[in-house]
Amino acid sequence: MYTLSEENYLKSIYRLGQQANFKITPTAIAESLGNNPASVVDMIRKLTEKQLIAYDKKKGVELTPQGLKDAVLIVRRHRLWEVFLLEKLGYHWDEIHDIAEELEHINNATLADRLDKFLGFPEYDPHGDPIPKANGKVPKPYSVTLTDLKAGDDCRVAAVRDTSSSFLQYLQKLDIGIGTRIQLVEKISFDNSLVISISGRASTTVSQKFGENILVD
Amino acid sequence: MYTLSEENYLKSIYRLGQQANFKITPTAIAESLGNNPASVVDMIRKLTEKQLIAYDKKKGVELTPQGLKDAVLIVRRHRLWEVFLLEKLGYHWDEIHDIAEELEHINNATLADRLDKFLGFPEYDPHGDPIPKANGKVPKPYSVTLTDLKAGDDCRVAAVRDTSSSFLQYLQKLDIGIGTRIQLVEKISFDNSLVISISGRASTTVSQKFGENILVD
DNA sequence: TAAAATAATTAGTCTTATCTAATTTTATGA
DNA sequence: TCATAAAATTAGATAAGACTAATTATTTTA
Repeated sequence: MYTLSEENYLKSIYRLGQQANFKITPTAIAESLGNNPASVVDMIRKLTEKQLIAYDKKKGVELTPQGLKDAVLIVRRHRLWEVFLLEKLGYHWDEIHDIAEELEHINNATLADRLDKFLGFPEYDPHGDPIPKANGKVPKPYSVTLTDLKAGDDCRVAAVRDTSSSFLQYLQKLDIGIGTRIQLVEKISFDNSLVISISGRASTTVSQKFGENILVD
Repeated sequence: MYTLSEENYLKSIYRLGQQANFKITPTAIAESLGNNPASVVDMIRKLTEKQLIAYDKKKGVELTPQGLKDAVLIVRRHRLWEVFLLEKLGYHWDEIHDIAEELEHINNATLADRLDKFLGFPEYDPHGDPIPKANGKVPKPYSVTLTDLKAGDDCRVAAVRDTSSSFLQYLQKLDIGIGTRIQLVEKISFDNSLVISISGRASTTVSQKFGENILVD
């Protein structure tokens, strides 16, 4: 249906569009894909011709209804495969993204739906991101972070914002995963550091930046 | 590691090499991949430079030890995914090949081995072809066909030779799958047709060509 | 064995997706 | 508002992998 490149652009544009009030410029797309703005301009032309996106210098790039539909399906496949890799094949959090990045492009009429069923129709992927449903509906993403809590509050880790290897490995070191219980012991007002207790164990201190990247229930 | 195209050539050369006493010519490769001999000549040059194949006008194309190793790994991935698609996702026999054709190219260091373990280290794929082991060893392929049996003999379907959609769909219609018990009731000497009883049911007659494509235990 | 058929190869073209370098447009800030 | 910086765009190049058409080798077969 689409080339690998086209799919990657669609997905990238979709992802950038998730950030509220963010103007999707050629440069932004180039950065997110790690390539040259000149290449992006070419692809913007191509995807515009195919009516998958609309580009307005003022408003930036936007997905058309068709482009959105297709992008959501790619994201659906990506996230379902992530669940599979983690739950069924025993991969770690920080290993699954790159593999899913390849698996997501396999487009068989019923593959995603069968995989979905096989996995028990999960609502969120291992990074806590919502998995779009077969009909294109996207479950509500988590929005409360550790930094939004008050001292004494208890929560459960639902997802992470940052999905870089370094962050995920840090989480692993702290023994934090999806579902881990965390209590906010204290907020240090000086630099907004957070003193937390992970799974009821002795307190640890983490940075504000860390807290902003942990989404909780 | 390799491009999609390179992998497809390696696999195709490996497959052609499975047929005993078969000279692997540019034309044969072109036919098996459905493309132009001129393109094949280009790729032969490229793969020869990379020392994955050796080409001699007299002997045709041969895989080098390295080329063989890589080809076997691709075949391993292909067949493991076929098992997954059939057993875990509930696809039919005749649907899995094309999807596995895409999945086989995903090359993560431990993916095939994890999948292998997840599937319980199967020895044969749903078409009955042996699944190469992680160390590159290939289990012995089945070799006895329905036509090799004598009237009265009982057997179990182990694999099929032909994997075309039309044949697989015919099998489906006859309710024959891997493991199905078949009894050879009679051999018609006139045209070598076979009268068989499938899973103990009333007899059916099938052609010699059909029988030659059913491998049995 | 010579002619005809088939196969292999070369030469040149095309498409996709990328790049660099140069230019034009837009935004920013003194 | 005008100079400078940043962003967007154009032009032209490149690489991979495919193609067609033309040519050269090799087989067949009469």
